Amino acid sequence: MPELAEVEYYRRRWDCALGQRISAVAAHAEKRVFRSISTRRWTELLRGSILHSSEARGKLMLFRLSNKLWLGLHLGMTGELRVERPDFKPAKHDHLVLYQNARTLVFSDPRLFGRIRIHQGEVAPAWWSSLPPSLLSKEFTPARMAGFLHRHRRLPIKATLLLQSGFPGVGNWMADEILWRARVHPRTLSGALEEDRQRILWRAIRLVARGAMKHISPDFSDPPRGWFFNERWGNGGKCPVHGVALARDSISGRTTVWCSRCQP
DNA sequence: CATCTTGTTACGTT
DNA sequence: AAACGTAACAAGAT
Repeated sequence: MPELAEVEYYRRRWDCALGQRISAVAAHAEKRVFRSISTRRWTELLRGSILHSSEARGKLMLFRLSNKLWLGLHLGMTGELRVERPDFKPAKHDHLVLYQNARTLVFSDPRLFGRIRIHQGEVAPAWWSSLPPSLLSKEFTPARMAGFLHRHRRLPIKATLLLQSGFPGVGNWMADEILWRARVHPRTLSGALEEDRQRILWRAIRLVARGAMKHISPDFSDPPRGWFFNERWGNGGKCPVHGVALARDSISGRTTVWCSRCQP
């Protein structure tokens, strides 16, 4: 589920725990979500550490702790963060559980596509520092986007939008929302977009990213009426502009929904 | 039972 | 060498 704004929503859920010590750790250490962790004893490192702050970039989250510890989280397809009572007992999919005096922090992920990383050092880990600029930052410019589209000029634009190295945080529904607003057919090759169409696409990316952050991150509400988002799941979706039945097909292995009238 | 899934990555091919 | 297509990962929903 989690794309840009949903990741931000889950990150904020643990805000209540900042400044507080982790008193105990429970983990399903053999699960795939821990595949990036090399050190044994990592649960001992976390136990006793204080959770200082957190940040989300794209679909990744980084938590800074005392003792020069950093906790990286990716929610994959089905991951989520929750806050439970102090006496919480982990269930089947609750793979990382951090106990504090007043609450319990839970990372759960049924499909195990998520990823948990631990890093120890003065500064944030390299995988974090080398992330591409956020879609809402000054560094995400039309020129940068143009270069990325050119590098992937033989790839359908739908697939290019899903590349996290160019469009961090964009997932399947955001990509469809962006293309519908930019009136670009999802199969269009990335290199075939004229400069003016690229500019429209860039603006749609900013609008969708900003709107998603505004409407979804505070409380996981759906975007307002008129968003493509509200029509693209299940069959029977209608274009918010024309009421025309939406087209649906698999593009680069991902289900894609579009309006054949808006996006010729 | 078959098919689907809001994500990434390994691997073989172009 | 870089980019591309596809299968694989895993488990639940329909």
